[in-house]
Amino acid sequence: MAKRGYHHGNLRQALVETALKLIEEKGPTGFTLSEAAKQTGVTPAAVYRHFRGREDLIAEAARQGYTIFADLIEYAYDKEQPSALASFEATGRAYLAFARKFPGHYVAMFESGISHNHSPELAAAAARALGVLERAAADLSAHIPPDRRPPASMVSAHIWALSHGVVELFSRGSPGTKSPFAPEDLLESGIGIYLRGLGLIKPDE
Amino acid sequence: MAKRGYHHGNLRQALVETALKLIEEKGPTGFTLSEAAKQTGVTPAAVYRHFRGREDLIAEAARQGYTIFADLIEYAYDKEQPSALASFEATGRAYLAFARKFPGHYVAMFESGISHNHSPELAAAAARALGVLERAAADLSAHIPPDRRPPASMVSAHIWALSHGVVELFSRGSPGTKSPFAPEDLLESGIGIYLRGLGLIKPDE
DNA sequence: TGTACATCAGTGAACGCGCGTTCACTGATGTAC
DNA sequence: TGTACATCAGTGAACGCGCGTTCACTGATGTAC
Repeated sequence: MAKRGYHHGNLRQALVETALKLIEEKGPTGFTLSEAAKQTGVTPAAVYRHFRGREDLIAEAARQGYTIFADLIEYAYDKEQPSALASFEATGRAYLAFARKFPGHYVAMFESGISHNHSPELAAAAARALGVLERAAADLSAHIPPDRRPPASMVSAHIWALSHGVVELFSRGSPGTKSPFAPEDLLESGIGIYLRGLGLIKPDE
Repeated sequence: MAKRGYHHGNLRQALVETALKLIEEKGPTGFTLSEAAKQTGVTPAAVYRHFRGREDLIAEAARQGYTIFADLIEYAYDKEQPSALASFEATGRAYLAFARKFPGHYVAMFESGISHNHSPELAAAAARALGVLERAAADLSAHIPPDRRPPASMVSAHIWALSHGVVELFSRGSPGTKSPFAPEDLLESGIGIYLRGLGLIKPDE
């Protein structure tokens, strides 16, 4: 119990965490400033000591999400170095692991409608995360003969889109979409086929 | 001007169309029953003559979306028969074309949080659309040697996820995500690489 | 063709609600002497 | 160590707003005779 400082101790972070919990439970729409304040045990007005308003609170949640996300995929990437292929695959797995483990952050980042340009801090955190993805793709592309090598940013866009699609359609219980496959298997097999298509995995497994 | 019938003529459909316009402009959150009614030139209470409430109106918009969607991809699929490969690729292109041409429907279907089980009609329309995707994938799978053939439903899930991811991340102006590639090119190149990975396109283009 | 009646799409007023935000304030905490 | 003061995190009441939904109604349309 870090109840030092002024009255609450660390209301700012407590609010972010309540917001994440609410976003996770009810989606970005279901989240309200008032309820976040109430569940943190504080008056709605207290929020304004720490955030400019509702949007600002969501943006901070998203920023923290991008930071965790970047750390995770960077770690996954580094751990498998110097193999470009293993690093790339680990990055994909880390993407899904993040979405599963930090659903509130994920929604705040991608479904809350918040713009990356809400604040310089958010933009920077997002840019760092995307930078890791692009680096992994660039490493990988270097192993493809230049004449049949797609741009690295295209490869990273493909994988990002595939990952995001798997999360949105099959990972969250979203609309009513069921698949007989676990999201992890779906993503892994999809990336496998894709890498084979790039000529980075031999045709015979 | 089909102003026959009672007072308005066809208020039910007019409300659906206003709702779609609002959803397209402001997202599923920005849409309100009251504003849809007002913009249709009618009292909010009038909506309840035709829909059980707000959710029911969105569900009808989604249902119409799935119907259009199914028609479009079915047509694209049929047109390229009997080539399984061409049919499959046309289906992917039709997916993106639908998302671009009917953004309101797309959002109502995939981002409104509406469940496919809201009504039997919605469930049926959605099932038909997904059926076309699965059929295209099954046709295609038949051309792969059985011992290295992934399940058709997995192939269709991959393509659906990739398509959805491209739409969400790169097609709508969403968070701040920019890509140097047009969504169409991104999807087409992604599917191309994927099909090559399945051994359905020769390695040398 | 004309009249009396039934139907029912849309009205208008009202409701209770929770929202985001503001404001002057209070009182616990930290600090200077 | 003790006291006087400054700071500022959080309070509590209030605001205006638009929401979704309800209700008894009205009056245009369709229909039976």
